[in-house]
Amino acid sequence: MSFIDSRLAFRLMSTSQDEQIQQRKANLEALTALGVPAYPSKFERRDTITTLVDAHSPKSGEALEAERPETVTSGRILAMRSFGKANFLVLSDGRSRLQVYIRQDSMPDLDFRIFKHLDFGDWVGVEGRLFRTKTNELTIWASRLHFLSKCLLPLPEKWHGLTDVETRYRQRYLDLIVNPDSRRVFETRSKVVSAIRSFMTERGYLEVETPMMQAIAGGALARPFVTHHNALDMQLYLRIAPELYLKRLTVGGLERVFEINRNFRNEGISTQHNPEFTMMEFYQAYSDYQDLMVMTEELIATVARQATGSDQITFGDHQISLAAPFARLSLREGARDAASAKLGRAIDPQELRNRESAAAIATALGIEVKPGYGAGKIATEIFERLCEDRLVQPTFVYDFPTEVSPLSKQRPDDPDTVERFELYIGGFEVANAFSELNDPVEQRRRFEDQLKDRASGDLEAHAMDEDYVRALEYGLPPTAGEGLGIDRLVMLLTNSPSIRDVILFPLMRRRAEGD
RNA sequence: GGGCCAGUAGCUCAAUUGGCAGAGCAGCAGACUCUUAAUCUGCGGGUUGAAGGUUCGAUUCCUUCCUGGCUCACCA
Repeated sequence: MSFIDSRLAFRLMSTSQDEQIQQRKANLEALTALGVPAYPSKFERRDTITTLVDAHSPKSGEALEAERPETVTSGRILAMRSFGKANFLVLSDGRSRLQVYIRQDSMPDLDFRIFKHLDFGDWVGVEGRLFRTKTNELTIWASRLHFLSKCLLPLPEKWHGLTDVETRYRQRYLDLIVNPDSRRVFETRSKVVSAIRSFMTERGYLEVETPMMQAIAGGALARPFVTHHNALDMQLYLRIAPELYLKRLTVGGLERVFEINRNFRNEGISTQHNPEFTMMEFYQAYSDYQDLMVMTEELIATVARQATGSDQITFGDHQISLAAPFARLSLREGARDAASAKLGRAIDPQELRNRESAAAIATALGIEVKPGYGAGKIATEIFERLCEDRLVQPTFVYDFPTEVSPLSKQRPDDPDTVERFELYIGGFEVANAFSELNDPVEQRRRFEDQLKDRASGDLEAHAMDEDYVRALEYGLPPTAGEGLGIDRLVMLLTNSPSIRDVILFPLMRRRAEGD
């Protein structure tokens, strides 16, 4: 440790913590003095704690006495209780916990001396047989004890655990050690991803990976992160969406593709937004947005059942049914009904189609109308402001204004409206889908509209992507596509109020020193 | 970025109008042959987020800053 490091350590560490570290180091040195390797390279365990608990929990004490099952297992010490000659450890493999009974006359002298130098948090291996104590607790009667690794820092307390959210996010390993619920959230997240993956592959979708670093950040309306490639001396963006690449693949004849991966958007952070977040995006030829509504209902309900065992969930104060079918609500009708109720007068559908009257309604509702807003954008603003957080039960909001959907196909009977829906659950957006615009001439016109917004200062407006237009010129079959927010779906399925609770290492501000 | 709230021992939390900074768990020493938040006895542990200010005296009041939470704005 350098001079500067030790000064830093001195400043960051209180005496209490430093004392406990010194005591733990002393225990490690005592083990070394006994000839015990401080950090052995391997331990051959026969069973995990979880398999032991699962296999033997149903058995009575008598049954275990008859069977006398032997095991070799390992874990982290989460509790120690000593009674002179009778000692107990609680071992955890991260998922399950199992008690170990330690007594001097049941194991080699060296092993018992190892036990004397163990600390709360150490990793150990145990050999022994399973039995039940007088209080009927499934326990390993240890015949051997092996030291595996040291915990040098004091762990959070066993009863209250770790509740400080900042520490839970910054030092997720501590959260996982002491909060079993946190572990469960991430196990559910893993199940959600595998359930989605099998749902898609079973239906003939090909899983692909497209660039995370893109010269043009397209496929969504958002501000990107900027980076740089040295050898090519090239400015690159972290992708805000994989959309344009996935549709290029559909042009190339991959009729059903999906990708589960990260998107990066350089925007605000909130309980529903992390700068990097995970989306499943998929495209399927010969389909439209109506087909995707049906498929999405099935997907959500199936994934919920596979990941949580039920399609009925509790989210905050709400009971939500994820069973199909979901409600359907036209965006303009929703906006009109909500505005009518709020303003106390019946609004005619045409009023939201006309910029002047729509702007008047928005202003009456206290919603700001910026100069660039057309009637479609205004209607969308009204909807988001008045309706969005009321959509707790799954609801498909459909028929978006063309103005806010530069990549979606127009309805044949209504060029101001596109064939698009967003799925809302729990008051926030979970999915966004549309019939893909495949007319290259119209796509170029939409990009040019976006360029005008860009020129007038809209940093989120879409850039021109000549190669994407060229791909469309080769011909994209009728195709529908969708993006599904994995983090938000996991929030719903784990009853997590913040997106940070379902991301292992959410982005945090850098601390000045140390952690 | 705005508003509100919070930061005290390793962890979870107290501290009266501004008057000696405490408890439980964890740690250390000891007792104890089946406990499970074990119990009992004793002990150690603090730059009260940081810097300044007011005051005889600041965890407490004021200012600025740091970090986090909620919320609004933006967004998915």
